[in-house]
Amino acid sequence: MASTLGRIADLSGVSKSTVSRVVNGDTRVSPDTRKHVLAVITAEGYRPNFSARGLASGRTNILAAVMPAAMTNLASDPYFRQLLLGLARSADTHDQFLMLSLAQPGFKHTPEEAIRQGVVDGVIFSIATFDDPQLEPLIEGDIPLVCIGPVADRRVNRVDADNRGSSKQAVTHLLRLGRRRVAHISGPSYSPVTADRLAGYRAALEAWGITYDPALVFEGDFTERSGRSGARALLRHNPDAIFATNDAMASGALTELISHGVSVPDDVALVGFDDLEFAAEMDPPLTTIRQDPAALAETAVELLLDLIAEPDPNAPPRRVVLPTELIVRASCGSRSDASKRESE
Amino acid sequence: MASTLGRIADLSGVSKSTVSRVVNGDTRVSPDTRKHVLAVITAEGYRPNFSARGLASGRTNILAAVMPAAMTNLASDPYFRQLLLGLARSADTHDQFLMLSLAQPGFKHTPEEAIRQGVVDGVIFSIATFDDPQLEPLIEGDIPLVCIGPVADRRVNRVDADNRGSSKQAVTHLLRLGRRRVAHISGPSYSPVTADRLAGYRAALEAWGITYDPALVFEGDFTERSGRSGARALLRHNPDAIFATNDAMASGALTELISHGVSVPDDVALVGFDDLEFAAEMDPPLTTIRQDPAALAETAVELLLDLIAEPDPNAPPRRVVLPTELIVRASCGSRSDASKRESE
DNA sequence: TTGTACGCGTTATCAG
DNA sequence: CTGATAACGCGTACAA
Repeated sequence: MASTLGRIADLSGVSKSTVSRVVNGDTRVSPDTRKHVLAVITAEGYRPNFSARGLASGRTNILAAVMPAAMTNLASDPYFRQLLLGLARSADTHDQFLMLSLAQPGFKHTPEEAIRQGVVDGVIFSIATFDDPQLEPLIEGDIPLVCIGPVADRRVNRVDADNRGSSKQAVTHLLRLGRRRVAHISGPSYSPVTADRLAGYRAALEAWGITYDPALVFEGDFTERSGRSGARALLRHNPDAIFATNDAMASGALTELISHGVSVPDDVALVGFDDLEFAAEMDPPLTTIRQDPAALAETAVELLLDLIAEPDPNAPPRRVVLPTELIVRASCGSRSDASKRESE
Repeated sequence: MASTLGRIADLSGVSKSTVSRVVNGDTRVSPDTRKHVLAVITAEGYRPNFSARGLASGRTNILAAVMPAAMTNLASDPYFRQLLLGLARSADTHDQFLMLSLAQPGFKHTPEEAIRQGVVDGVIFSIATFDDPQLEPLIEGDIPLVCIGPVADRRVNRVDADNRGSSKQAVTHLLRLGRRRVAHISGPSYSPVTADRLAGYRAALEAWGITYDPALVFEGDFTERSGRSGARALLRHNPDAIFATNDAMASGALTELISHGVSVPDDVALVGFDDLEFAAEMDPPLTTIRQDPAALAETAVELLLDLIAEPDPNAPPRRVVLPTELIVRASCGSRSDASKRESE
């Protein structure tokens, strides 16, 4: 049914090798034959067979994307969606297919299996827990692997946003504006970013000689809902600012603050994280930290393709930290009128 | 490096065919040799090569899952997440890999390409728009294809929840309880479920001889946020009930109603769709329609594997409609004390 | 129950 | 610049 290399060769009166060269963009083909072969290929609607290619070349051009199955829990966090979309786009740009692997206990088709069977060339791991057990076999197996986000294991190649630095920057901004009781609505403890952002919060306080008060930290779960609960709980301890670890929770907190007659930013300043679309539309507009999941994805794909192209078991782990931006709007009580960016 | 069939054969002193039979669970192998070969396989950590297998057998055991790129817009709708998780699980159960294809204009690696190159054996299409242009080439190409959700094209195999019937049932339930001004917060018009659920709403009204009033319908976008806007807008037209097309919007509506001093269910009854976890925790607990995305996924995978196993260009399109359940809780103003299910 | 031999559609090596 | 030819690792008739 579908034509093959050989058939194209016969039809165009050249050898299979030549057709192969044309297909793969090898320069050592005369313009004329190339043009002719190309015409036949188009006419036949020929596509090289994936499996045959994989068998001969040892590569499938499929990348595995491992996403946390707990994605289900991260209901209102669009981070993973954007990340996934970014991975899909970057993979496509680099002529790779994307195989999705939802890390679930009990699954047979783990990323490790996919590698061992030669289904995928490499793995991009986006963890939901700081210390994922699925990671170990991949590291041990000396497999092309890139992690996105904070990871416990130091042997791993990783791409990450500057969670700690940007959080410190945001809180410092609040302190500079005169706030002294800065509260924090953190992420769930199992989430890898939680620790880094909390650390940034604490580092800022410490730099200003302010004692860390656990009562001013509420552990949320990334949902707007939990942002409301957080604000309600924190109000009992009279904060004059709240740094929420994502925009959804900041939005929830704002709703709750307003319903309690608390003015933002006059009584309580508010800062989020993510810079989702609605952040600028909030009333008051939300000061927040912009990260770029698509850039994380792109960087991860490129790093992984590097590793696949030049495997080196002894290469030291590579690490890329992507910058973030503090987007200053009205909710933090900045004197500035218009929205302003303060680069990291 | 990695051992091959041949190596295992040599090591166990049998032929490659025998090893192949053992690997593939062929019965025509003596228990003794099977046991022996199995031992060698385990010792060597042997895994059959994916590409070689695909080349020889003509099948890759990879299924393509096409999800709407617009997933980005469906921010707080966990439906796609659950669906994706269900697909991952079902694929794993049936020994299939799952290739993710985010339908994006301009992508080179479309599902059609994946099929033509022999990367995947079949396609599961979960559309975001009722009439997706990506579908046409797949249908024309006579490719193993299953759609999840409402689809315009009648030639396609599909698996779907009973959106229309369950919506009609929910609204009928409200009418039976004496409500007469039942409003509807619908989904966005591009979403395939919107039309079906709206049709169910209208059908219920019609059956009770109530004239359809467009002013009582608000088009939301599945977010809690838009549920709040919807309730605010609808309140101007004095509804005594609101049927929201998903739980997130119902939750938003509830928040808004309460903040306006409107009692639920006394003044306005409320019904959602999805039965997400928080529905039962709401105050009052939300009456809603339970659908089962995991079941949709499972059914779709099985149907697709059927089509792959027995391809028949002339087979009529198959259609499976999965039942839903109306979960009656307090928000609809039912007299019943406890939560109660009314099967479809 | 077991083994032999060939084919699947490419890529890659080596001559020419 | 072009063409034979040999892998690549496995499945599968066919033969034994």
